[in-house]
Amino acid sequence: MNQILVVDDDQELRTTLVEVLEQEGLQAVAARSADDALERLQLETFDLILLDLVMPGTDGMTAIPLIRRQAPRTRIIIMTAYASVQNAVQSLQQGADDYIVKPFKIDGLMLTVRLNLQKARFCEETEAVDLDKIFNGLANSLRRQTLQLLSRQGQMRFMDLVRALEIEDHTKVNFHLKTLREAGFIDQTSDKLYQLTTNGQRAATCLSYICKSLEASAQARPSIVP
Amino acid sequence: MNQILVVDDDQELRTTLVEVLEQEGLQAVAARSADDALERLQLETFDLILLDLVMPGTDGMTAIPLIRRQAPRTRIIIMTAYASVQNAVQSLQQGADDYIVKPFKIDGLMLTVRLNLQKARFCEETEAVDLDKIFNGLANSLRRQTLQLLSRQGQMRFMDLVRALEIEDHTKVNFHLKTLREAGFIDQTSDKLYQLTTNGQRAATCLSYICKSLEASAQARPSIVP
DNA sequence: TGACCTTGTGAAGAAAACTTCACAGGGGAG
DNA sequence: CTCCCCTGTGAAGTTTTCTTCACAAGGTCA
Repeated sequence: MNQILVVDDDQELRTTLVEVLEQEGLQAVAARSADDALERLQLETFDLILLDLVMPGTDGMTAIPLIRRQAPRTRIIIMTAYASVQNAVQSLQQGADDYIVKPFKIDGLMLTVRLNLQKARFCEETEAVDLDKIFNGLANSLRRQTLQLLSRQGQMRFMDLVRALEIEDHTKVNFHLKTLREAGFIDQTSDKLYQLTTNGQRAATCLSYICKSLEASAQARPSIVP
Repeated sequence: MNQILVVDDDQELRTTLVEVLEQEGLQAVAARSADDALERLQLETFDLILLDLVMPGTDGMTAIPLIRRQAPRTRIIIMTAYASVQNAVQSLQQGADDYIVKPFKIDGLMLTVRLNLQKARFCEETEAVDLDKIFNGLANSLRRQTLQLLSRQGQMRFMDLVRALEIEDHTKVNFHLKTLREAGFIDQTSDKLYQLTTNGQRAATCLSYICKSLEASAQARPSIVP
């Protein structure tokens, strides 16, 4: 069951939102201020918070990082009547996940809420399963090289791969290819060519992200060459 | 020297921006379209990209993830005349770093540019680490959770960490903390509080990169919501 | 003081990851 | 057909990583 917290100083809107959310089969409670919300967060956890930006006391913008600190995985959706691009940008930079402008249609709100709940669910799942796979795939240098090679070359034959990697014992490569195949990163065409799967491409992308960032920082501070 | 890329289909604005930036002592070049920019990115790297959202051909919004892929550490600032909250939110969700509304004052632009360059420099000033270390650090789910926790909380005491991770055997946590410490990802303050080192922060950043890219792919294929 | 919590260390064993070796079927060249 | 290369499997052994357990110094609170 999804637990939602509505934070708004407007009592009418607060109760309306809770009602609407409950009609949609979601569990919702309300808080009248950011401080109220923060107190509540100490007692229970929420999947999603609908947060008004303009409120007496601690305002929404200030509250975002405080909430994030208490509840790192909760999705935070900002609602505000005084929408500006600057506000939107700033609140996302502070750690909010989404932004919706008042007045909104119920359908629009529900779409946003549903979408964010779904993302949260996905994050939870991937945290447990996929990341282990990805990092296990990337933890080995030979496997990293393989992914990079396949990413660049597209498709490769087994022995070409072995030679490109400069490994004498081909069965060693075979072992790691098996690991990659079991992790769902590579597969083989009907004529035995190895290639990346979608997940493999994703892993390779992660890898290049990281390589590039290391490269960039190495470049930034050149060492003295003898 | 900071390398800046200006991407806009308006020729006049393009040259003006390049001139202004160069007057301020920054190196700037221009591209007339997103495709043009992407081609350029294959040849050289930039510290910052000023990207128009509305352009013929590939539009700015579409370009953001493509640029991110090529240049993960480059700051992307969106410029647009057709500013809307929704656009701002979406572009930041796609991976942009900041958002500025046309027409802008030169001072306002320069402030944004300077601020973002400064942030970028801050991110960069870390020494190169080898990939094996990073991936070894990230290969274990407990260590990942630890990095994320420390990244969010800043500093934590040992037992608080153990309880947050929900591990009964504290020596198990101790083992992994030792691993992380030996990998240079965490250290301890004089009063025994654990905290991330610079390299640890980088590893945590890598981790969040990957989580975000997974999240983005979740968004790409929304499933049916009950 | 005694009970209890915090913050460790080190050793032993279990589990996982990795390497090496022996072998084998299929296909092409001479 | 014979030789040799490509592509693989499986077992055995090695190394690394992870977990568990026993224990202990120091601090706190009653």
